[in-house]
Amino acid sequence: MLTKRADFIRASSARRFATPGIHLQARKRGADEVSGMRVGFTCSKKVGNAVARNRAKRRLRAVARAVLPELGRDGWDYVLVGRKDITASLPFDQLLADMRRAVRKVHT
RNA sequence: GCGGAUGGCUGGAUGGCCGCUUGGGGGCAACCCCGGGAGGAAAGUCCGGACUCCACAAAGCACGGUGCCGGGUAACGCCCGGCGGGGGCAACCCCAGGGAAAGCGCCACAGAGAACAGGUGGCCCGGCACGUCCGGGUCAAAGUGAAACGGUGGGGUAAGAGCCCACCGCGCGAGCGGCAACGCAAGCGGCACGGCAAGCCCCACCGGGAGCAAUGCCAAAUAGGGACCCCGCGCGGUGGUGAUCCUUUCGGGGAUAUCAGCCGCAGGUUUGCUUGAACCGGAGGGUCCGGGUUGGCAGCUGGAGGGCAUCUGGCAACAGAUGCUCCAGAUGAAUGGUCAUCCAUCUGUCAGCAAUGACAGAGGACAGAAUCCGGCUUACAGGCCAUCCGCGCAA
Repeated sequence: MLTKRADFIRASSARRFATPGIHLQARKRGADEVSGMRVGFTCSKKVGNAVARNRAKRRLRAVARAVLPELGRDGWDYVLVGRKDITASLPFDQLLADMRRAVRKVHT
């Protein structure tokens, strides 16, 4: 789990890919940093009020849990960014498809 | 049945699969088992408290708040009951509701005139320079305005006028009722005293400041910086507290060392000297500022506790007693993700006179705890209950 603001900023300035439901930002960490896969979630106030932000974040968490164990790579940071209305309302299957597409795209 | 008024409740349900967090238990460990896990507003952060730290003799001033009366409460700007005023046929609702003879200020526009006097017009009397005149008395009609010299009728008069009278209004009000706000009111007064205090103000009462990012403990790491003060430091004097010793006529006197205070003198360098000025000495202590880190644990959920039931006191708010129950503790922040069925809701099509039924689709009010309570305010799809009022119908 990512917790430091600096990690988020570094990830956002690295590789990124946008789909209707998800913005994905990712970064391959340097060899001197900690190992393992890390993931973080961002839902700014643009997404909506507290209820809308929490719901978007929880769906992003569910998507990450479903996709990253099969497609994610060791030594990478992934940041999932929620979008207004769409992240909370898109059918779950499409959200999963978006995530898979985004992860593959970001690795190449 | 229709239309209202008031108070309260609810805020989708069930199941499958995959997860999160917390308490307890087990296990060397991976992990496993059992239990708990958002709201009525968790919201706005507007009041009041608990709690923590800082400050503090008291009082006064200043500043801020509150503002009919009584009660409730830990407290409140909250709640309950009452009073007064206003609205409604009514149930009921609304009120920033102390003081305007303490003082200052304001009262726009309109209007002759806005607070105390003045005079647009009318009426009457007098004057002669007979006029669109002057002086005096007087009305409060028209018109303006949120507000205009009490109203109506009669008497009276030069014309008039509370000048006088009746009724109404207004003011004062003995007395009576009420804990009080206030109410009732004999009688008196010919009427004087306009409004605004959410303009200043006066009066009464209340109020230290900051907040859980409070505060305490532990660990790590950077810097080792700046400013001010003390000390470094001795000698002399002064006067004082206590200690020890000696002495005493018991009041006291003397000696010794020590300690805090005050006063004076006292170091070095620079310029030939003096005065003077400037500068310097460094191991330590204190205060403040700056820089860095912003981790872990405690605070942290048991509290004026909540909920349910019964009883007692009270019109009520509420208080008391007994029994049962325990009800979130996250920290990039858990309390969920997804699928299916049902439940209401809406839309479309079809069938039917209609109630309604079938199929398809949409979509589930406001909204997410962050130290904890009591309130207020604001948001809220739909549904349900109770009491009351008006109208209609029936008996």
